[in-house]
Amino acid sequence: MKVLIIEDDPLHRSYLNEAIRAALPECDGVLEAENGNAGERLARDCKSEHIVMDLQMNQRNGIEAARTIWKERPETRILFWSNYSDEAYVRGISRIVPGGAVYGYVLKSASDDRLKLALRSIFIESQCVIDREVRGMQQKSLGNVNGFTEAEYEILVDIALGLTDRAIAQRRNLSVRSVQNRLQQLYVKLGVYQPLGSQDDDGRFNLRARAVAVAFLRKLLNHSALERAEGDLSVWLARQPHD
Amino acid sequence: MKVLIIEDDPLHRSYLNEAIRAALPECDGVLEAENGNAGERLARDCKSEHIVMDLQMNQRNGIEAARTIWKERPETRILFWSNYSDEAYVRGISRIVPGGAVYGYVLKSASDDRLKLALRSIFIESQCVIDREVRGMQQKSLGNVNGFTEAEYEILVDIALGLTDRAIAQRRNLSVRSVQNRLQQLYVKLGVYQPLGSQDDDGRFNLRARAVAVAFLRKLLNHSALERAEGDLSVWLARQPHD
DNA sequence: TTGGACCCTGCGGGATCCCGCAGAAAAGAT
DNA sequence: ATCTTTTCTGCGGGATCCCGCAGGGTCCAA
Repeated sequence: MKVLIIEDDPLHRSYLNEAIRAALPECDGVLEAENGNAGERLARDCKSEHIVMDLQMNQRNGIEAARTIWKERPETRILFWSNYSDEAYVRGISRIVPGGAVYGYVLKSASDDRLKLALRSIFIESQCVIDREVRGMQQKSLGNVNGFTEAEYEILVDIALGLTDRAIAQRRNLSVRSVQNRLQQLYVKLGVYQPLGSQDDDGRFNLRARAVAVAFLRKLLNHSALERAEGDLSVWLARQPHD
Repeated sequence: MKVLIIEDDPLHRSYLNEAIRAALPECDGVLEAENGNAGERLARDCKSEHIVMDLQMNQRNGIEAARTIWKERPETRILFWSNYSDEAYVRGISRIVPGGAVYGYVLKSASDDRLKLALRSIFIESQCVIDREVRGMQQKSLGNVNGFTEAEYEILVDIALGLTDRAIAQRRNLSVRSVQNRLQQLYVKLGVYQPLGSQDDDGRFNLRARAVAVAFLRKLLNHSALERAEGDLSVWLARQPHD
């Protein structure tokens, strides 16, 4: 059994390496990659099916890497080991995990033992391990209470990219009015909407821009999510006939 | 001489601790704090004038901490030790460094020796040390070529927060039209402006939202900058009479 | 079949944004 | 002091956004 580490921080990399050797005596080889690109390549060449990776790397972030790796070999087991539990990450992952795949998500702030336990659970016992903090996120995020629909999230990303109502309508096959409906819905859920009577700070905020701001502040969006979305957008734009 | 470490990652903290003891034999005490708040408190209580800190921490980010520390004791020497050289960070720091203060900025990806050298330069020789990559950023950022004026950056932040033209005008003591002028200028510099003739993809983008998007993608803005700005904004809002 | 809950859609209007035009004020340059 | 450059400001209009209102679909339960 071989394990692949994808992590750009040398200190964390060597720490992981040690943890893996200690937790998995049956492991007979640890490979290391320091960014998403190298990681994808190594995973392909070495047919590694046990991966531990960071999200948030310079060259190519973890979610991108995971997506292509899982696309090529869906039964790969991946443990995400990250500093943060941004909703953007959690949502990004749940978007790309193949049906029935085994994966895990543990925070770097977790204890030594938790990490080792997670390694064994995922790679040996074939059991998913999600940090409770992340788990909480996930439930709040996907549950209806204060959670965002796929449609709402989608339109949030679209305005964050700077698309107009019309462009969004084209892209999502909707009428302009429907797009605006969804926007209103989004504004309400983000707590940005002023029900018309509040003299308090009426007219101070541009709802569209404000929605993006609070989404970022709440970590519903982050840099890597935006980058990913920008990539998708440019693909769509290229396929689009002018007008 | 005592040195204070402010860094939320335990691995990096202990690595720093070792590096400091090795590089500075004249150092007779190393304190550690794991977030900005604790760091500020320790700096105040122990009158520590030699600090190494990370930017990007959970509780309270490095720039905030540095600002209050420098406000209380401007001659404090701070070495920023960070993963990234986002323009947002560089600009944020150059905004708050007191005149003539000694400070440094080295990336975590730098070699052992570079870090130790920087420690000696700053704490012993009273000499600023800025990583060359960061230096590059700084020049591009402050030089006129493709660099952003204080005014332009300010208005970028304002629209990123979701303020309307009118609110920005109030806040910055300008007419609405002037605000719009600055916005146009910003759009041009961000490469977002369409000179009216381009049938190419006219009307696809909402300039205001698009500007924010590309600013994020270029790391001209990041989460911590937005958080900081949001804080300032709420202070201003509280002082504002309704209407 | 009827009724209700939900989403999509068109219409219309007020508010906001984007920006060309042109004069006034401020800051430098010669 | 005069000229130049830059910035600020008002005016005006077209495009966009925000959203209430109302009609038309789909789906599910009664």
